[in-house]
Parts: sequence; C-alpha cells; structure tokens
Amino acid sequence: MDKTYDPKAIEKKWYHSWEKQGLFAPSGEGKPYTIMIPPPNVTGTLHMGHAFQDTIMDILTRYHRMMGDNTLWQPGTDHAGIATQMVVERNLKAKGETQTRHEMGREKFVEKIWEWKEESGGQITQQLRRMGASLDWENERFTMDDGMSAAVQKIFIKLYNDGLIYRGKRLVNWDPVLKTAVSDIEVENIEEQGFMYHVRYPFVEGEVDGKTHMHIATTRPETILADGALAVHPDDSRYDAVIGKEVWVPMTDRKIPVIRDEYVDPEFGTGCVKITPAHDFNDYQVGQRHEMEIINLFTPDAIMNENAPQAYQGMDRFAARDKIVEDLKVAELLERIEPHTLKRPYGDRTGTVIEPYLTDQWFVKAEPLAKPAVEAVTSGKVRFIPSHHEKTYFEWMNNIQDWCISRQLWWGHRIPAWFDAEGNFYVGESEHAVREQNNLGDIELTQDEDVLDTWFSSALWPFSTLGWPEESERLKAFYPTSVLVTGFDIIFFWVARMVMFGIYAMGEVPFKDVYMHGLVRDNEGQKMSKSKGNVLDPIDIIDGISLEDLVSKRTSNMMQPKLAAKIEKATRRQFPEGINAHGTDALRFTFCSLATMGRDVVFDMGRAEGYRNFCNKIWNAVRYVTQNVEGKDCGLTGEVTLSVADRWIISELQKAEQAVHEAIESYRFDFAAQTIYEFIWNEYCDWYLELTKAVLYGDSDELAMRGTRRTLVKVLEAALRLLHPIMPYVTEECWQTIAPLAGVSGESISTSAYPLPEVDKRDEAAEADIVWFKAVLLAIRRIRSEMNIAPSKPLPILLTEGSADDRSRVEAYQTMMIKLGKLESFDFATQDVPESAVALAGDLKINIPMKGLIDKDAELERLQREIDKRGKEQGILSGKLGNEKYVSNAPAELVARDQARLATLDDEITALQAQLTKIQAL
RNA sequence: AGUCGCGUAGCUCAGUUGGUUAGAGCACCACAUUGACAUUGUGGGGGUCGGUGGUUCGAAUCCACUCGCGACUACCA
Repeated sequence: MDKTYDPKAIEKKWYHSWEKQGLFAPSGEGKPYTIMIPPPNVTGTLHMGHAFQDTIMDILTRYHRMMGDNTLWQPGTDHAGIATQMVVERNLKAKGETQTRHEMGREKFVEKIWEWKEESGGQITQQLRRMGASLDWENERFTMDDGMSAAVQKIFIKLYNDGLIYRGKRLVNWDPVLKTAVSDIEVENIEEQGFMYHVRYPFVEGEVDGKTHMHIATTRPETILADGALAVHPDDSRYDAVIGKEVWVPMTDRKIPVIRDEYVDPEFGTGCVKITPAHDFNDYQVGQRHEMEIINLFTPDAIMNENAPQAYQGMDRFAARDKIVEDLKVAELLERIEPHTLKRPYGDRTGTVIEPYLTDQWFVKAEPLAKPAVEAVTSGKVRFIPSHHEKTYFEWMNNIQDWCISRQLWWGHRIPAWFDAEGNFYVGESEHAVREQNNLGDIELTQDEDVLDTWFSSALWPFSTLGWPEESERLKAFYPTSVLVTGFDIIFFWVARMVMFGIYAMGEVPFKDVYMHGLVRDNEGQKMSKSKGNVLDPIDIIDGISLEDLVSKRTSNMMQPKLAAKIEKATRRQFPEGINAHGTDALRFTFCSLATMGRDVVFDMGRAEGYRNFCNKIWNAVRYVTQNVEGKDCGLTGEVTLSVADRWIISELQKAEQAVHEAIESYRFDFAAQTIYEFIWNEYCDWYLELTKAVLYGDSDELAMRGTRRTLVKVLEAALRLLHPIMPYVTEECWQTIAPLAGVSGESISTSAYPLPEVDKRDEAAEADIVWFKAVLLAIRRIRSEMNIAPSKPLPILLTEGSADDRSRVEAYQTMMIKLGKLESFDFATQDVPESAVALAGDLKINIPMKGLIDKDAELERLQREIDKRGKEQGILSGKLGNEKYVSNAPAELVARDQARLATLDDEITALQAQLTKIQAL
C-alpha cells in the first residue's frame, strides 16, 4: 500500500466494478426501500446542489442496502421543456445555423433537440457516477421515453374525463420572449425602483362636481389605452357625484364609465383606479364582474397591435410607455411622475418581464386534488423533515390556483386533444381513437400544437418510472416510495403536485417522508451563480483544478462580460493555488457533516480538506493494521485473551454503531459523520492503536497478542462498514485488504452487512478503566508540555494518594503507561516524595521529580493556574449548593453530583495549595 | 404587510425534554518528529451564546419585546 491516500487511483476502478457486478440493483429480498432521484435536466451538468442531494440519497440507499432491505434508488432524467429548448436554440445559433427555429419547423427542430440530448445527455449521469451514486442504472428513465409519455397521456385523459382538466380563455402569465404561457410559480416578483404616473381623465360632460377630470395613478401608463373603466370603492362618498359619469380615455376617442367595485382600496392614493381587464389580473376580475369589453393591446411578443391607436402600433411595450408619457405631457394630462418601488414579474427562465395575456390554455382544476393532498400531510401519511416546511405546503395548498399546464413550445409531451374546423376539441389517446369515440367520420382533425408543462410529467415520476399504467412488479414492490430528498425551493413545483397526482392516480401517497435540505452556498453565504462567478463544480473539488483553468471556467460564456475582471480578481484572491484534489469521499463527507436540519449549507473548503485528511488517516490505520497482522495468527479461531484496551475499543464500537443507526434513521447525517469521525480518529487511532503497540512490540504472551491482533482487525473491519455509506470508495479499497484478515468474505463492502450494535459487547468496566487511564496520561502530558520537558525525554514518576482502585490500575496498566507516557520508571510511593511537578487525576497525585528538570517560576505559575481554574468552578458550585431552593428543587442526583464534585475540588485545591507552598519554600 | 428560518470561538457548524466548567473541524500559538500517517503528534489560547426584559433553584435552550440577515407568500392602482 502507498504511504498516502490517493483518491484518483481507486475511485474509477471501484465504481466501474460495482456497476459491472450489478450491485446497485434491488436485491429482491427484504422489505422495500425506495428513493426516486429528482430527475436532473437531461442536458444539464452536475452542480453543488445535486452533489449534496445525491450524497444524502446515496447514504440512505447504501445504508438500507447494507441493512438487507430490497433497496431501489431510481435513476432518470427530465426533458426540462423550456430550459432545453432554449439551450438548443442558442447552440444552433452558435454553431452557425442561420435558420431560426420557426424557419426550421417543428419537426426538424425537435429532431435537433433529440440529437442534442443524445450528444450531451450522458454527462450528468456520468457525473453522478463520479459521486459514487449507487443508482439502479439498468432501469434508468427519461421523462420523454415511450413509457413515460404513455403515463402522461393516460393521466391527462383521466383528469379530463373526470372534469379536472379544462380548456379556457383566461388571463395567464405570458413570456413574450418564449411566446408561451407559464404557471404562476414560474414567475419571480422582483422589487425594483420605478415610477408612478399620475394621469388625468377628462370628464366627457366637461365638468362634474366642480372638477374637470378624474385623477388616477398607474405604474403602467401604456395600458391606459385598453382601459375599460375607472373604479372607486362603493362606500367612498367622495365620489358619489361622479358614479356613472363618463371620462375620456387619454390619447383615444373612447369613453369609459366611473364605476363602483369592492376591489378598490379607498385609502390608497386618490381612491380611484383605472381598470384594464386585459392587462392585469385583478382588473380582469373586476372586468368580468362588470361585463367590460376586454381590449388586448399586445401581440404575442408584446408589440402594440391593431387595437392600439395608430400612432402606437408596432411599438415595443417599453417604447410605447415612453411615447404615451410624452403625449400625456403634451396634452397636459400628466399631473406628475413620482419615484415608486414596485414588484415586477419576471420569467424565471428568460428573465423578461411577464405580461398578463388573454389566451386559450389548458388548466388543471387544482382544488379537488389539493384537498386529499392536504389531508395526507395533516394525517401524517406524509411527513416533512424538518416539519416546519408543512406550513409552506399548507399555505399554498389551501390557496391553490388552477394550474395552467399548456405551453406554446415544441419540446415536451404533446397535448392529446384534436380540433375540428369549427374549433371543437376531442381528448383521447390518438386521432384514430377520438374519431371512433366521437363518431367523427373523416372530418379534418388537427392535434393541439401545445405541449404540457414539464412539471406535469414530473408529478407522475414516483409511479411512471415504475411502469405505471402497467401493473408491473416493480410498481407493486416499490410504490409508495420511502423518502423524497429535495430542496424546499420546489415544494410547489414538484412535491405538492406529486402528492396530488400520486393520490389521484394510485390512491396512495407517493412517499412517506420528505427530507428537505437547504441550498448550497459559497463560503460567503452567497447563492452560487454563473453571473456572480462564484460557482464551484463538484468535480473540480474531487479532481482539483488549477487557478488558470478555474478563472477561465468562471469567466467564459458570460452574459455580462463586464463582470469578468471582477470575478477573476475574486477567484485569484480566494484560490491563489487553485483547488486541490480532495476526492469524492472527502466531498461526500463534507456534505454529510454539513447536512443539518433546516439550514442552508455554506460550503467550507477547509472542512473538505480536513476530511481528505481523514481519508488519509484511515488509509494509514489500515497500513498499520496490515503490517502488524498480515501473516500472523489473528486469533480468528481458538483461544485469545482480550486486554482492557481491546475490550474498551470493542465497547466503544458498539456505542458508535448505535449512535450512527439512530442518526441515519432520524436524518441527522451530521451526527452520523461526527460519530464515525470521532470513533476512528480520536478513539481507534489516537488511543487504541497506540495502546496496541505496548502489546505487539512488547513481550506479551501469545494469547494476548492474538487477542489484540484480532481486535485490531475486527474493529477496523466493522468501522469501515459503518463508514461505507458516507465514504464508499476509500472504505471499499481498504475493506478489500482488511476483510480477509478479519475472516470476513464477500465481493464488496457495499453488499456486506451493516454493523449492528451488540449489547453484550458493551464493557463498562473497561470503559471506566480507559477513562482513568486517559486522565492519568493527559495529566502527565500536560505537565510535560507546560514545563517544556521534551516529549521524548523519559521521565521518572511517583504516584501518591491514590485509592485502592488506583493502585490496582497502576499495577495492571503500567506497561502501557510507560510506553504512552514515555516514562522511565514508575512507582507507587508511600514515603515522602521529593519536590515535584504535580498533576491530579481524580484522587491520584502524579509527581514528577523536578530537580534539574524544570524552573521554579514556571511551575508556580502552572500551579496557580490550576488552582484558579478550580477555584472558579468551586465558587460557582458552592453558590449553587448554598442556594436552598436549588438543593430542595433540583433532582437529588444532580445535587449529589455537585456535592461530590465540590468535595473533589476542595481536596484538589488543598493539595495544589500545599504543593504551591512547598515549591515556594524551595 | 403576513409567514417561516437564522444570529453560539477569527471562519464553517453542533448543542435532543431547561441541569457538570457551552463543543467539533479549520485557522492561530508553542513544542515535537527515524517506526501507520507532516494529509502527523502533543499541549495551549480564544466565546458576557445578537440585545433587553421575564419565567425558573437554574436559560444558548422557554416566553415577550427588540436589532440584524435571509427566504417565501400576497398586495401595491
């Protein structure tokens, strides 16, 4: 074995081998355990969020697989309609394609997307493999596969027949760049500085109630041209005289009435508002109530259309705004413009301003589906972890809006509806089917051009991947799934809709637990984004990357090239040496240790480095064990004697195993990581390995040597299995060496059994002995360090004032103490001891004769520090115990414990004080 | 405006139903080093737990108010 751990050398080898051996397929035995991967965009690449999420899912998957469950982690990718279509359009352009999408035509363009999917589609799944993700690749799915498409069609038809899908002309969120409708949740409302325009609407009658005009304010003056009315609140007496009167719509020759409507807030502004039914969601409602004419001003790409006055036609919406403001000024209808903070709706894909737009679309009637979905969570059938996310879920579900599912795109599942020449439509599996079902003869039919929202097919993921609508064995075995691991940011997009559709289609919830993790942020707590130039690629943390490569990666293909210099500077400052290779295991362990409840993950490279060192620690522990055990009798059969250290580490292992089980079962991945880290490094390596040297390099008898070798190798073997779900590679590589030495056989650690704690291996006596032993050694080391005595220099030592227990322990463990404490001689003295440096370990007084070793001042100072420290604690405790209410109210054992502690402190202080006096007198 | 989350060491984070002297990793300081490991070892310094008030024998933990940060939802004419 090499002296240092090199992740590169082992990772690829093992993943390939696991996959080839088919170790990731469900075993077919045990109780089912299922996780569905949230399907990443098929043409995407792995980012830190994926890496984090996939690490958690893989830990759960590997854990359950090793626990003997029939474990499935279902892989797959999403067609991601809008995102993919945009990427391909951009790509074609970059490749020198002169034809636009529309010139090319639907069929050819979709063909290009499939080509692109084939070309780049493997990247993210390869990256998942790099992460060590143990997905059942044999059954990989894609949301546009035939089977998946059949499921989409089936459920669409079912929903339609049940009256839960309808088609209608509604005001929807319209993206004028993509020229498609999007759903409410695809719109981001961003606060920005804008203006409020105060406009006058002259009365048709010239003067009413002593006024010549109505005064309203708007942030969107260009929509004035489509106004249907002015409105005031019904109870607003200020406007009694003007109700029913007409005003001129500025810049037009249209007249509109002043009406009353509850919607108006009389407190706000002038208490009078313009109503523009075609261009505002609220106004649309008002317009419906008052049967207003709906005037749409825009073409699908938000250019002023023929409904606008001639002068504005053909203008972009923003240019039109500028023009109308100018025109209002000239006409003296603009009272003033004031700065105003407003929220503007942006499309989350295109970043363009979304328009409310009146079109024909398909909708899912959400309320009937939401009811049982809410019930599933209130009843506990679906559990959110952490639970506070339930609130967000309920909030949305209880105010749910109908879901606009049609998109005017080409990449996606085509809507299974056909139109005749009169505009009647028929929903069914195919053109042939709808003809038959509706007795249409041979009239001309054309299929709806629209495709479905990507999230429509995603909502079916938990069962469509398992073969639904076929009643497959997989479906029976693995639905409902065990846990959904996902980010809180897609509760609405995905989680809620899966629950609704799962219950609707399957009659059962799609998952029992929903583990919601936070966002992965950069070291400053910023969201990672290309435009900020702070993106980390998980693969770069695994393999390492030079500074120059990192800089060019971060500054290439920028939307705003201006930022490149700034990004370069920040990158050079943060990573002056580039990024070192850490390996997959270290990255996974970092995520695991940061996976705490309900909190974003601020990625800390320092931690990743620490955990790479941890890998190296394990690696070298394996080397040590191998060197001392290979070719020797490890007592796997026959008689052995176990030393106190052997019994202690075995006992500690049981505790660690118990803690790890509890941690993983309760999704406390950070606890699991910490427990294993501490066990391996702080107990097994720091103490146990050192203790075995006293046995193995000493003159112990053969039974003891065999016992120690056996323990050394067995405990390590179990610890590797314990760690495997978090660090699959290094544990596999090491296990292949260690398992045979421990008498354990098997192809791979990943299909070996997860260690279970055994109560009868707990040994509290051994634990107590080692606690004592550590206290003594720590005391000795501390004196050494504080007195500046070279650690290598062997010391004589005298022990005094110990109890009978101390004496027998000193007797029993002195070989080990001499070794680890670098002690020269060792006596339990009863007679007067010479002037010494003194440390206390319980009752035991450790005296290191100081003549010629240490200086008086340093020792006095040290003793005083020890006394002060105890004095402080003594003060607190005696105060507490002097409080009668504490003594009478607190649990008795707490008081007893404090009293005992106080007594010890008193004794210790007396002893130290005496020592101090003694030294002073020298 | 409403809801939720967060604020603990220089940094990144733990801290289970209130109960020893509030912990870890990284960073820092000192010392060490032929023997599993410098991707190391040993020892050390560093925190009025955002603030104020309250409940309690006892508060990082519970309550109220408050400051700061973040997210989400709705509205903003």
